[in-house]
Amino acid sequence: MFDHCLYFNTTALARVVEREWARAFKPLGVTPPQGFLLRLVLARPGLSQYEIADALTISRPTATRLIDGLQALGLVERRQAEHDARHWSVVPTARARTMEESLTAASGAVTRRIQQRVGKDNFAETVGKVRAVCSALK
Amino acid sequence: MFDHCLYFNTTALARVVEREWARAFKPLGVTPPQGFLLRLVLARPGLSQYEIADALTISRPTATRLIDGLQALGLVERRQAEHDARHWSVVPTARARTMEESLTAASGAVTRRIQQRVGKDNFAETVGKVRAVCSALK
DNA sequence: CCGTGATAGTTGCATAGCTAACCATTGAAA
DNA sequence: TTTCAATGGTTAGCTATGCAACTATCACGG
Repeated sequence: MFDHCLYFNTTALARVVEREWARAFKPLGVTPPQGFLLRLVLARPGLSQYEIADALTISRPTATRLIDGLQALGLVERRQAEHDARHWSVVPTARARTMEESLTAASGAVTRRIQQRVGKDNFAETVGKVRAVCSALK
Repeated sequence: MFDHCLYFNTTALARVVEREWARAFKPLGVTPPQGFLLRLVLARPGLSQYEIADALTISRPTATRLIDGLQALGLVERRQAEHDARHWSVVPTARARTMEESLTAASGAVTRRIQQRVGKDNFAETVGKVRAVCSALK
């Protein structure tokens, strides 16, 4: 009924894909949003929360809460930034470093699994189109 | 950083598009998920909740709660189904019928607005690809 | 008939996301 | 120097979503 609707199809796809990634990250004890935030912080330690929200295109309150969760899991720490007491830089803990490899491996595995099911070219083209539409609307 | 990730780009797009639709439906007093459920029920009155969940690709609990909300707004009613006391058929109220036209108009307007911003062909191709990937993964 | 498995719906619990409003700090302008 | 706007972060309150577990009903096989 809503075959040509961007909203309908995009949100439906987002739910399906989220479920796949949830399965992939479950053994690591993190949810997909937590996992992606953690991957970001592992790759670029010391980002401020504002920069994290920006990089992940989520709102600042959502970033605050995801970081709360990761902190409770002992995976990230907040550190007072040097020159501006408003900023906190977020850094991965040692425990997070030990997870880094399996996080990357799980991400690669689920991506390959999905690529296989939808076809590699189709996958890449879809991602490209989705990204383009997303930036056009931002 | 996650440029080629289906999860990342799809969920980001879903959030952006949801925001557009939320704006479009706000004057009508419904959220996008409520609005789509209502459009479905207006088009096919009498569907059971299971069929609604299926048509919208949401879980049954989510359907239950969306219908609760629409019922509280006086826009749908639950009726005992005739032959099976487990089923409830969901029908739009008279009040919902009076909204039907503006709901359709708002949907058309937001779609056209987005089409304009991303290009009509691009829009259609993206929706097509997203739908295809979604059904491949279901 | 009576159990037993399947099905429709709901409830409990948890996460993620948003906006609006707030607090604290900074920096610049009056 | 004081005020005031901007900025980073948090809190409050809301919706949507899912899974797991529950209730109620049905249908079929003994």
